[in-house]
Amino acid sequence: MSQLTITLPDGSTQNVASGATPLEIARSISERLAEIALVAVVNGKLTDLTEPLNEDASIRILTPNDEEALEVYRHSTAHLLAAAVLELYPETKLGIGPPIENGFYYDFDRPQPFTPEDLEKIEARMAEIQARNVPFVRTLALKEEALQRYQKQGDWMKCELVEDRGGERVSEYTLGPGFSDFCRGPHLPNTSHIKAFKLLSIAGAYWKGDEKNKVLQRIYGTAFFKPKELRAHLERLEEAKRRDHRKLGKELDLFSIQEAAGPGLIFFHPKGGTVRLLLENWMRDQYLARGYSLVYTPHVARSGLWKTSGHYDFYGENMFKRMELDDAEYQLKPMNCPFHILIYKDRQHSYRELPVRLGELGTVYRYERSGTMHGLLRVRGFTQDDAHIFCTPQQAEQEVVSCLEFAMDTLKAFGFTQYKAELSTWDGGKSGKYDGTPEQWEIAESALRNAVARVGLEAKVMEDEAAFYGPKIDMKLVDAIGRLWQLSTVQFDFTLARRFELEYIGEDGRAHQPLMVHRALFGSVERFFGILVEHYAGAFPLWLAPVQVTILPITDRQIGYSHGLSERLKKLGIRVTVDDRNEKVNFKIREAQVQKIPYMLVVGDREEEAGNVSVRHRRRGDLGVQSFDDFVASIQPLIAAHDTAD
RNA sequence: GCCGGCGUAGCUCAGCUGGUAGAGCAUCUGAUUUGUAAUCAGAGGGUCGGGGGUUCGAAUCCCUUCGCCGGCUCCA
Repeated sequence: MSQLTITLPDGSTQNVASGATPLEIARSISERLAEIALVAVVNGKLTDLTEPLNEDASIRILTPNDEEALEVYRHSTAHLLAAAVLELYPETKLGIGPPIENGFYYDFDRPQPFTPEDLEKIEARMAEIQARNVPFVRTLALKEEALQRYQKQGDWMKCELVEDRGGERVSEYTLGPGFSDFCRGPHLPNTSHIKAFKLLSIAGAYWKGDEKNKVLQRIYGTAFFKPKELRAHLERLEEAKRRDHRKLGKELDLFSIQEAAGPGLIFFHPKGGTVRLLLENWMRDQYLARGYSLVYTPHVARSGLWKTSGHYDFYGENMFKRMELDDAEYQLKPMNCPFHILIYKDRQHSYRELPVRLGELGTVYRYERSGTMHGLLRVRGFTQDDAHIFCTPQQAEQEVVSCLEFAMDTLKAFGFTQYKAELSTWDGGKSGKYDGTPEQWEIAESALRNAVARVGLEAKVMEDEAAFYGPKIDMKLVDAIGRLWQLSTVQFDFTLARRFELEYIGEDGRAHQPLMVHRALFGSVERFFGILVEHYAGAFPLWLAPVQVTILPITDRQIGYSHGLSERLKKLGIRVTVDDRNEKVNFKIREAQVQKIPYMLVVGDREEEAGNVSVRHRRRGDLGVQSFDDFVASIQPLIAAHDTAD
C-alpha cells in the first residue's frame, strides 16, 4: 500500500497509508481533536472527515472554533430538519436545503401547508433524531440508478436536480435508515455535534426561484455551535424588531401609510416631516456646494415623452396607468431622467460649459407589485435625490470620483460606516442584451474602475450585472435585521443619450453625444429615512431630532419660567417643547425618554431663582444643574457640527 | 403577483368548541402641586377592516374584497 505525505497547518508532515481518513489523522494528533472535529479542509476543499485520502495533501481539521465549519454545520442541520419532516410526514417530497447567512432553510413539497404547531413538532423530532446520534453517511450511486429510485418514490425535484447537476455518479447522504438525500456534502460525522438550532418561520418559495414553477413550503431555521450563540442571535432578532422603522415610525409619530390613500404611499407627520426637511436641506446645500444646479420638474408628462425615453414600452408594467386629458394621455413619472434631459436639450451646449449637473429632489411613482411593499423601504411613491450629469468622455472619470466622494461623505455624515459597494459591468457584448457601443462601455467602465481605486472604495465587481443601458456602482446598507437595501447609485446611461439625441458642440465645431451619468445618493429620501430610523433606533442625533429639548416644570409655579426659556431657545433655532401638563416630573421624564428627546430640562423653584436648568440627557442621564447660558453653549456646537455621537 | 399568517376602542392586546364585546395605556373630568423612567378617582369611547352568505342567533363558520406581516418573485 502506498504512503501519502500529509501536511498539517503548523507545517509538520505525517506519513499515512493511502486510504486513511482525516478523522484518523485527527485522532493521531489527539483524541480530543477527533472528538470535536466537524469537517476537514483537504487541499483547500471542505471534505467529510470519513472521506479516504488517496493523494498527498495539506489538511486542516475544523472544529466548533472555526467559523468556516459553520456552513457545513448548518447544512447538516438542514438535513436533520428534512429527516424529521420525512419521519413525521412521509408523503413530503424534498427540494433543496442549503445553509444561508445566519442559518439554513429546506424546501418541501406537500399538499397541506405546514402550521406553526407543525414547526414545534418538527423541532422536537429533530431533537429526538439528534439524540439518537445518527451518522451522516455518504454513498455513491450511478446516475441512472439514482434517477430510477427517485422516480419510483415520486421525488420529482430530486429527479430534476440529478438531471441538472449530477455527474455519472451522484453522491447521496443518508441520515438513518429512512433518509437519503442527493447532496454534494460535506457533512458532519454525526448528529451528536449539532448542539443548538431553532426553526424560525414558514414561507412560500418557488421551485428553482422561478415564479412559473410550483410554490414549495420553505422552513427557515438557524443553528449555532453553542446554545449561548443561538440565544445571542435570537436576542439580536428581538432587538431588530424593536428598532424596526415601521414600529418606531408609529411610536414616535414620524409617518404613516393610510389605507384610505393606498399602499406604498407615505404620509410624513410633523415630527417625521421635520427630520425629512433637515435631510433635504442638508442635501440641497451639498448640491449647491458641489457644483450642481437645482431644478424642479413636473410629476406628469404626455405619454409621448415616455415613448421617446423607452419607458412606455420597456417599463410600462411598472408605471401608473395612463390618464386621459383633453389633448392627450398623460402618465406619472417613474423617473426624473427624461425631464432633466428636456432641460438640457432646451438649448445648445458647448463643450466649454460641460459638465452640466442638474439635480432635483424629484418625486416619482412606480407600480410595485402588491406583495413587495415594505414600510418606507419599498414604496410606490418616493422622492429621489436625483441628478444627471452630462459630460465629455474626458470628464467622465473625474465626475464619477466626485460622485463617489459625495456618496461616501453622505453616508459618513449620517454615521454609516458599514456598507457594501458593487461595480456592475456588462458581458462584453456577447449576448447583445446591452445597449451602447463597445467604446462607450470601455470609457464608462474604466471611469468607474479608476474612480473606485482613486477614492479607495472596496467595490465587488459584478460581471454581467449592469443595467442594459450602462454600467454602475451601487452602495447598499443593511437594515436592522441584516437585509440589504440599495441606497447610493452611480450609473451611466447610453440609451437615453441616444434616444433623445443629446449633443454638445465640441472643440472641433461638430456635434458630439455627451456621456450621461445618473446618480442618487440617498437613493430615495423615504428609504434613507427608514434606514436612518433603524440605524439610530429612533434616537436621532441632536441636529436631526424633531424635538431637541423639552422643558419639564416640576410644579405649575415654574410654567412661566419654562415658557420664557422655551422662547429663548426658539429664537436660537432650537426645537423645544414645554411639558406643562399637571403630571409628576417622573412621568414627564418617562415620556420624554420614550420619545427619545435628547435633552430634558427639569426646572423647579431652585432653578428658577438662580436662572438655572437641571439637565438630563436621554442616554447619559442626570447631568446636574447648569446655568441656562452654559447649557445653550454646550449644545449649540453639537448642532452646528451635525454631531452624530449620542 | 404567488404561498402562508393576521386584521377586535387612538395604541398594545384578551375573547375556548357560534349566544349578542373586555383589559392596560391613551383621551376627557375632578382631586393632587409633586425633584430625574408611569399620582389617585370617575367618565366617555368599538357598524369586532368592508361586502355577501349560513344560522333562531356570527367578532367567532363559509365566500368575496381591501389592508398588514413573513418569505418568494420582481426591483430602469
